Amino acid sequence: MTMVMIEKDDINTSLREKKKTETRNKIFEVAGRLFKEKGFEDTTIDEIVREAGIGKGTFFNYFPSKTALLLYFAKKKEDLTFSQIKHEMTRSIPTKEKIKNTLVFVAKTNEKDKELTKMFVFEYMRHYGMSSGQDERSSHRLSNILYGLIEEGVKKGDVNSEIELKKAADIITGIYFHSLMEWLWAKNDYSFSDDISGKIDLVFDGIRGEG
Amino acid sequence: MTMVMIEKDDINTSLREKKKTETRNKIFEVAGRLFKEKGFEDTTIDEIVREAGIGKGTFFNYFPSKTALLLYFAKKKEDLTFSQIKHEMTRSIPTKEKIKNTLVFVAKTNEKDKELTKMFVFEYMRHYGMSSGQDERSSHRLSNILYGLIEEGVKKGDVNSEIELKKAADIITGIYFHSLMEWLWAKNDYSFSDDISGKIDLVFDGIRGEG
DNA sequence: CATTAAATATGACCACAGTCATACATGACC
DNA sequence: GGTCATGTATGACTGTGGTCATATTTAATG
Repeated sequence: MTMVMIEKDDINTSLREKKKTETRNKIFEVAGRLFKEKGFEDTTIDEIVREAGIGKGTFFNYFPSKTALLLYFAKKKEDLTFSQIKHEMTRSIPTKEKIKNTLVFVAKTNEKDKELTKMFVFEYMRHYGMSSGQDERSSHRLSNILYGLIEEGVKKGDVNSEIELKKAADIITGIYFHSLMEWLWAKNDYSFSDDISGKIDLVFDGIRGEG
Repeated sequence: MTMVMIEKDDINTSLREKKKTETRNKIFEVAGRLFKEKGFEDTTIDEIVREAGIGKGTFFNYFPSKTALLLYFAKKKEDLTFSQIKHEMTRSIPTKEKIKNTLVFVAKTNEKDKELTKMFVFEYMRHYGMSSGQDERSSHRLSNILYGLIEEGVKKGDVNSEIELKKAADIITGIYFHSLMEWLWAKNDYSFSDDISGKIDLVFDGIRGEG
């Protein structure tokens, strides 16, 4: 996946709009390249604006902060991932498998570029809590999808109808993100998707013993 | 709970050691007060050293970064919490209740000072991933405690002996931290300890339906 | 084309975390 | 007490993210 995504190649726009789009794309292009080359922390805004041929103040006309720029990249990637998930949802398989497939798919997306994911997750965490609450958190997006799957599972009968749907979706979401972070910063390497897969089994069957 | 904790009131120390302890305590005293008064972000190091009557460089002889200072406060509080938990562990009650009690206790500790917890968790997250890996993550501490409880539960027979202990402990830890973050930054207020309690029930019984 | 208002661009500037060469204080040894 | 090695203190300095008053560009109006 490339981090650079050119957008809005509008035809019917004023000179102003055209220049704005051009500048915006130039920032994406340069920042995307530099982030990939040297990482987020080691890329300075001064560098970005120098290579993009714009003034420093201009950068902040387009993005409120350096972090916001990275989060924009992250959101684009996330949008792509979630849109791909939608397809999977229509297949007729047991709920557990559906949930597993969904999470394994997202996990594999992350596994494809561990460093990039680390960068995104790290900056996402930094940003977390500062946000004015208006931008949807990706944990909520995942939780909502899971909610839908579990709800469907209750109707089909392969999910216990006694449970609170929101709690269940929340639990799985929590397991997912915690596992992701453990995997990202683990000393030894292992398969994140396998790990998450095993955990879904566990949470479906429960921990309780027979005794 | 006060954020200031004076320590090492050694008797048999050299003048050097005495001065060091004095300076260290002065930093704790001033920083603790300022963090409480105006929050972590809005307290500058210049302010701390000015009020503490030391040079700026001196601060960095004692703490490698501003964040390290806050994490030190956090660790102290965490140590206290975990040491209190140890007592609970010896009581003879079902494993599920033991786990529930443990998490509810930690949750209640957090509930007592939401703003302080938010500050700690937020800076902890910022720091996460940067850490050279040598400082034990509090998620690992919790996970280890849960591991012990689950292991004991298997022996007693009230935990399914088929499960992987580490996975189970990990799952509960993940649920805990995700729930904590959701609670900390939720728009509406609710009981975090009740929330976590209900989730433990769910994860013990499993999500699966009868069908 | 001239005038004007609004959008956009800009870089000097600021605040703040963190560094480092230098100065100073302490205590060990004579 | 005098000398010296080593531990500690210091603040001028640096790097970087972000701001803001001002300049420039665009386009609407007559």
